[in-house]
Amino acid sequence: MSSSSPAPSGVVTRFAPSPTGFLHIGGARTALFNWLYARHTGGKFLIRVEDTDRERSTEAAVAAIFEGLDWLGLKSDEEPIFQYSRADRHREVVQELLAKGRAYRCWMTVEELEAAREKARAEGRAIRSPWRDAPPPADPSAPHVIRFKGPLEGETLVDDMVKGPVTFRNIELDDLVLLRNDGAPTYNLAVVVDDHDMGVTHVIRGDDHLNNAARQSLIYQAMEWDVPAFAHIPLIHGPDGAKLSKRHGAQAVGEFADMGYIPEGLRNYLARLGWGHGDDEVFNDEQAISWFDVKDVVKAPARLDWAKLNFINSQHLRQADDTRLTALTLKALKAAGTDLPADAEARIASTVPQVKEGAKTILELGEHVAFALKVRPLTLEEKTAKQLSEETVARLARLREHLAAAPVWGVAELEALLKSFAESEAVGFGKFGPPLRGILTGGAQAPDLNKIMAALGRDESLGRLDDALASRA
RNA sequence: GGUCCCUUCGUCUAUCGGUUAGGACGCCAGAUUUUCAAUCUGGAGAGAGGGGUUCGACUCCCCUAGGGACUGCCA
Repeated sequence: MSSSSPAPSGVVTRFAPSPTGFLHIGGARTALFNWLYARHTGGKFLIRVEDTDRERSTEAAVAAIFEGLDWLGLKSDEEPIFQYSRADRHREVVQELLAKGRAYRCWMTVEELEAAREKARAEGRAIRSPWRDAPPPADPSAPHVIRFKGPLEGETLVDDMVKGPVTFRNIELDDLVLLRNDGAPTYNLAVVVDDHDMGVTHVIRGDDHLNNAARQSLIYQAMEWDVPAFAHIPLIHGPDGAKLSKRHGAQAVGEFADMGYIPEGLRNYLARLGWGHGDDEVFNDEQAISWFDVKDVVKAPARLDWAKLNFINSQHLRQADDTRLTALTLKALKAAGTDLPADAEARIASTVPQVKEGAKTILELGEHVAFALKVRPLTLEEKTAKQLSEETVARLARLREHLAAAPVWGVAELEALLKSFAESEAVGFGKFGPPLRGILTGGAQAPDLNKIMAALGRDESLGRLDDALASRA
């Protein structure tokens, strides 16, 4: 037995997206919570694709969802299950329910249903089919659905791990359709059967399903199955408190990736959205796993806050491996169609360590690295040109000799060199810093002079300086 | 309409009957200064409203208001 991993708890969680679009950021957080809880308890995290709606489910959406989950690092512990493939099993359970007298056939037409629904709504009660207790019609083979036969009395308790105990009066719960008139199982039936068959012990999902939990509990009970623990987590809203939509900037996990957020940064931010552990803000997966518990999830919906996401992401960015950041930055620059020199990768690699602390996203890292990607001779800004007085040119020429003679070309050494040079010249940095900066960067945003030179390397730094000096000779 | 859920600084949260209501992001000011950041220091900033219960309520109960979900042969 390993002492570092928790003992198997028997906990099984699952993420069950319906493949009708991309992986939504809210869905991603739901998946993350399921994953964290499974890891925390030493249990299993599963994925089930809810593709029972053949009209709306697409291959592309399935691919997009898995791509998003992979990027976020949330892998299923077992081969993902596709709900549609289990339709026979679902129908089998409906037959059992029928045999137990806990389901019935309903021959209501769409029009009749419409009318009944309107009437029920006006009267403020749940809809009920007249076929619940009526004998079958003359032609029982006519198109019909099979409904669950819910109790008319009593209450159903959903003891939610997040919301607390919630009771529903059974009379308010309508008899949901189990099998459509074409024999296809519906969502509410399929989830129950699949969760049961997959051994799911904890259903952690969006709180838009809280009402369904009561109806689903009834099906579990009718089948004499153990009802899983439910945890209904609030949805994520946009910065304005409204349901997250396109106008808020992004919804899909892929969009966050394109904007330069890194997986561990988004995971950290998402975990903090609707869940907290004391004063801890920036943490890694190991910490999140050891601290996370569904019962600590906040009840109220949270708003997406770009500023905080940026901060969290920046904290993870500075801890990330330089080689990885280099690759990501190069990829982002290419994707943006930026003109790059042949040795771009090497230039980025030497610059990333000098600028990573100031960047919030990979995209920003790309901007911060831009000065190093410029190809000699750089075009000097007018401002810089004006600063190159005879005196300054002479001073920079003297600095050039110091730089050329520097025994070690490193950030700390260069900082000391610049400092002692200023002292030996008896002037402040202001006398040569700004023009030198302009010469080395061509006006692009850049870090401290010593870091600029460390990033560029001795040859490139002296080369850029020589270019400028020569132009003033 | 009905059922259900939610409500602490601008935002994310801590508090689990007794705190000057804490932290983080953001914001403001100062420090630093060779640009922009980053960094450091300081500051402003909250219990939706009204009733109870209690010696004492952000915390428990009720009402109101506001927000949200569901009310599909979608998931």
